[in-house]
Amino acid sequence: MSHRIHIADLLRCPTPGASTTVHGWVRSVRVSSEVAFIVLNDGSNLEGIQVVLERTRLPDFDNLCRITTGSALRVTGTLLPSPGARQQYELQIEELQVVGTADSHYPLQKKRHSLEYLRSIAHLRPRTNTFGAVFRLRSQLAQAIHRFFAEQGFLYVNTPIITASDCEGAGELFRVTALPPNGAPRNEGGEIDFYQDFFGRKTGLTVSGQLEGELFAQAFGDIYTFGPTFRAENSNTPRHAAEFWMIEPEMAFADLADDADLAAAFIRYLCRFALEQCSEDMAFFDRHIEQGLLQRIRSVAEADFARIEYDEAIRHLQQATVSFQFPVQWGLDLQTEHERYLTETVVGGPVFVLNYPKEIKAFYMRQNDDGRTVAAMDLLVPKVGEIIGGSQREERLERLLTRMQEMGVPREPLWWYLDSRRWGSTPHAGFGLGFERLVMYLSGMENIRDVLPFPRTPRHAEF
RNA sequence: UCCCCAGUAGCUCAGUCGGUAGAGCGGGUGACUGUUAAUCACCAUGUCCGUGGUUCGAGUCCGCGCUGGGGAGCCA
Repeated sequence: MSHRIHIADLLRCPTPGASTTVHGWVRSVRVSSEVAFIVLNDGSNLEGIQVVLERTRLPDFDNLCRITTGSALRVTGTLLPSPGARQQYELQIEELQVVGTADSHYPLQKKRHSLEYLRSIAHLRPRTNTFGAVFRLRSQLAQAIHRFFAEQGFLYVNTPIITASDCEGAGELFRVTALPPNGAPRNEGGEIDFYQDFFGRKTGLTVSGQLEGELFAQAFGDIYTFGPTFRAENSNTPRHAAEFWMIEPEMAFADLADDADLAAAFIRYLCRFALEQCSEDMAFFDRHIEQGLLQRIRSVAEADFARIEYDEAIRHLQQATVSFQFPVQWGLDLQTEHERYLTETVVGGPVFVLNYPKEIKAFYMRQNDDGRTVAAMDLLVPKVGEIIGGSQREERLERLLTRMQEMGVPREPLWWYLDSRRWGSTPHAGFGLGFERLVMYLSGMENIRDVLPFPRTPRHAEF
């Protein structure tokens, strides 16, 4: 297999006059009597490369001009400065081979399609400008996330995808079973007997890697997970999917302030990374997906991240001159409209809201001395509201047990989690970030189904 | 799961008061000496989502269903 040159690399380090071979798919064909232009794209960049066919150089010119949108080509030619205005270089063709043809039924036309239509042809949409940009950004961001944590000395841990703990309260589990759908063995009470199932117990797909992540933090100090996560909720919104990817760092010997420091550094790093390393695609998003995107991301990359207490946030909202659809009252959770008001109007930039009422937060969050709040934090950013949610964890065994009892969380299935508080427990903290929501935030795409390669949502698992 | 909106050509959509459907793009054919979603001319587009009903007559009105979108809840 010969080494294939990516078009992006070719254009990044051009050698004018050199003979070059590239491979890719036809985006556009423009034919005149003496010259024809084919825009070839191999996914490595947005623009692709313009290849030029001249009648005088190609005996087969008329036949080659019949090449259609969508065909796969292998072309050899000379890289030359382009006389055209829209590209610096172009490829003057000497040899052209059609690797795979595409007939006129090829669903992607040389025109703008709706995102809804492209969703129905998810197997072909990566060949469009928009989805090319989305999935290049997604790939680059995934690698940047690993680089960020690697630079900070974090250990990457793969927490289990199949789990037996369904008591995390984070949503409905998908069941994992090897029992036959009909005629599953029953126990004396008539219920399905999971003791006879593959794992000898009731299992499901993970809804969060946090609890296991905490265990690794108690051995390696700083860790993160980055993996698939599943929720069987019947949510039909632009922000929910049944299968998504989540990033969950966890730090031992750390408190809520350390947690916020990490989250701020993380978001700033990723904003800067996208602007600097994905500039062509980001400029495309700014032009075609969300006008003002670059300015929005730049301002976050350069911002000081403000910190306010939940109490303070409630007071701001109660004094607001605008009217909200949902009530504002101490003890109630913040709705998206409240979050956006805080970050967009009150602060005018990213803001952490700290220390929420314990009643609206999870059992594992550290109880504050005031007896009514826990050390939780949400990072709010303009346009979307909450983008990161985290907390300092309750490291004191007795306090944790009391809270679990109050909230009706059974302790027996979590014996291993509780053990981490029994021996060498440390103050520790972490947060969770939905990867797709990050990609949406940085690209301006407004539907989670358009930043997942093959989205899984209620009634949709076709591709 | 609840509320709202939509479904007409390959795609995006128009279709008036109920009288058997139209545009742009795309496709085909031809023209054009360098195009940039090329341009110009000509040609062909159809289970009007499905189903039941009202009516002399339904793309149009009504019921049910399916699909898509938006909002809510849940959350990442």
